[in-house]
Amino acid sequence: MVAALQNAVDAGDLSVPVPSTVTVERPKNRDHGDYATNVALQLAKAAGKPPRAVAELLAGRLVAITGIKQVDIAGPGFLNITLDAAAQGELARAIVLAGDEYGRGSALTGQNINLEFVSANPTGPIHIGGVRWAAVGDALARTLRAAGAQVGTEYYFNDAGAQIDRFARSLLAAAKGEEIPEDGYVGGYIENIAAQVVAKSPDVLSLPESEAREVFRVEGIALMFAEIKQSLAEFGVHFDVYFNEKELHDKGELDAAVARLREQGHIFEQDGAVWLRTTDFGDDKDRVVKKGDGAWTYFAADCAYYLDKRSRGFDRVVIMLGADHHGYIGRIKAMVACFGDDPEYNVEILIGQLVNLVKDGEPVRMSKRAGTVVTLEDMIELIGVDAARYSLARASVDSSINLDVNLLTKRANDNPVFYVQYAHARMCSVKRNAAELGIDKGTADVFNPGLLVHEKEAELLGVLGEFPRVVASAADLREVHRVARYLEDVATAYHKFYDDCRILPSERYPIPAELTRARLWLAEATQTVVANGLALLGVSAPERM
RNA sequence: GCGCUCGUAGCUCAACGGAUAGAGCAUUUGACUACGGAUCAAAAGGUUGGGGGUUCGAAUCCCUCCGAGCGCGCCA
Repeated sequence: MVAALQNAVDAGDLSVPVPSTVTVERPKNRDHGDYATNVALQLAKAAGKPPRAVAELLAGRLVAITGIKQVDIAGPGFLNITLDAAAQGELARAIVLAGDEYGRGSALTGQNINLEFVSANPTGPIHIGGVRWAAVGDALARTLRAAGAQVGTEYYFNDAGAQIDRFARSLLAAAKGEEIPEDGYVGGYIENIAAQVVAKSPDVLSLPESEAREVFRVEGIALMFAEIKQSLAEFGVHFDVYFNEKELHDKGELDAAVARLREQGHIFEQDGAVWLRTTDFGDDKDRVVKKGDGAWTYFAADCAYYLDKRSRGFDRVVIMLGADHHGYIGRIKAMVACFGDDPEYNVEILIGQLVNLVKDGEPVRMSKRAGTVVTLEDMIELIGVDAARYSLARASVDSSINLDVNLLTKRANDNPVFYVQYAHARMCSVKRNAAELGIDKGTADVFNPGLLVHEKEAELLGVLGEFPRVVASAADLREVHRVARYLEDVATAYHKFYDDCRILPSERYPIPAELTRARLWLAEATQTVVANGLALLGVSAPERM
């Protein structure tokens, strides 16, 4: 497309700057060809010609390209391109031969991205908000890698401070059979962990209060973290690094970070505290990094942590946070700018809206401190890993989602994940049946792409061809739900094809052997795309269901 | 009060500024010895919260009002 445009300019037909990329998309309406572009509309003004005149110039050059059957001009000046069948059918061969590699690309090659998500402190099980990030963050990591980026995933936590103290006191109270403190944590897991600590150290309750609390703190954190990691593993989520805030303090990185900020001229002292002048870069107010009593703030650790990531070679730091943390965007961007980095490039903060659980039409209140929390383990038990991951990954994180407990538990079949997985299982089934009949798709050189001329075959091929672009844009926009939505389109196109185009011959439906082979290639190409796409989401592609 | 995010079919959610706003579920009607019907075909369902503006073209960008959620500590 760009080449055709360049030719037109070179030949003097058009005088416009040639854009580096031209948007070509698959039109929603099949009457608009296999591919369409609005380039003529966009260049019309610069060219000083009516859009349709620009379109005519380009159309003439496009039809000359091999594989393009027809070019139409529609509406205000859209170019609708139709490919010939053999050119489209070739795609099936290319996909099958590429296998696992199909869809992978180099859009983000050269970028070294640090992706931080979940980052829940070990004071309780991962609750549903964290589950959303586990599903989306892990899928995003896979998708970024597929687009060529180098990615390090990271879970940040701290195991000191007031939150953890409350946790330890709650455990102690539970072990003693006393009432949980007013501001403590309640829930079955507290009882459970307290009992485990007592079982491990039977004499803990006879220790002085402060010593006992320390035992519960240390042992409790260890048990809680083991539980968290266990559920994440069951969920198929792996982190390259679990980063403890303590490490920053131990290595003196907070001092180093503040010294660096001071060099940059953004540190000042006031009212006995040390501040970072984040208002220089658009934050609402300046931020304290060291309190009047000499203690560091959490924000100071954030600064040090950012610098630590950068020093480990990551040029893009992506942090995924819940909607209740959106207030941090301003100060983090400003902090990055204070370091002299580019807040538009070096840091990126993704905000995920809430996940609401609805049961019997009533919202289920979620809180780590309530006994009725829905945790990662609950989700796995109730609806399974695949359905949970898929239903969380298929929605944009920009929109809050309502998951109906009754629907997910009783009506699991309604979930689109089954629709996609079923398509995959169906293809596997056809392959099994083919094998029983002694039929094979044959080698690549006997595949005849020109036979795939049915409307549903053309549609399916067109959708399959989109996959690499879907992966690239999902990675670039950090929107993995595009992958899920795309897979639903693939499944639909496959089911329609399956319905209209019989693959295997039977007594009632004789099919020429060559056509059977061609369709087996197409089915296998589809299976490859579905399997590769589900893998990006961390969802299984079952051979039977 | 200030700020952030959002408002799309009855419900749950889509739609790089593009053509007639799309899927699934629910509802209605067909395909039923079927390469697994967990599917397909069709119908119905919308003034994209309201109102202005920007342009060839707006659910999308800008302004304003209404409504929802969440933030505005020398807490973590």
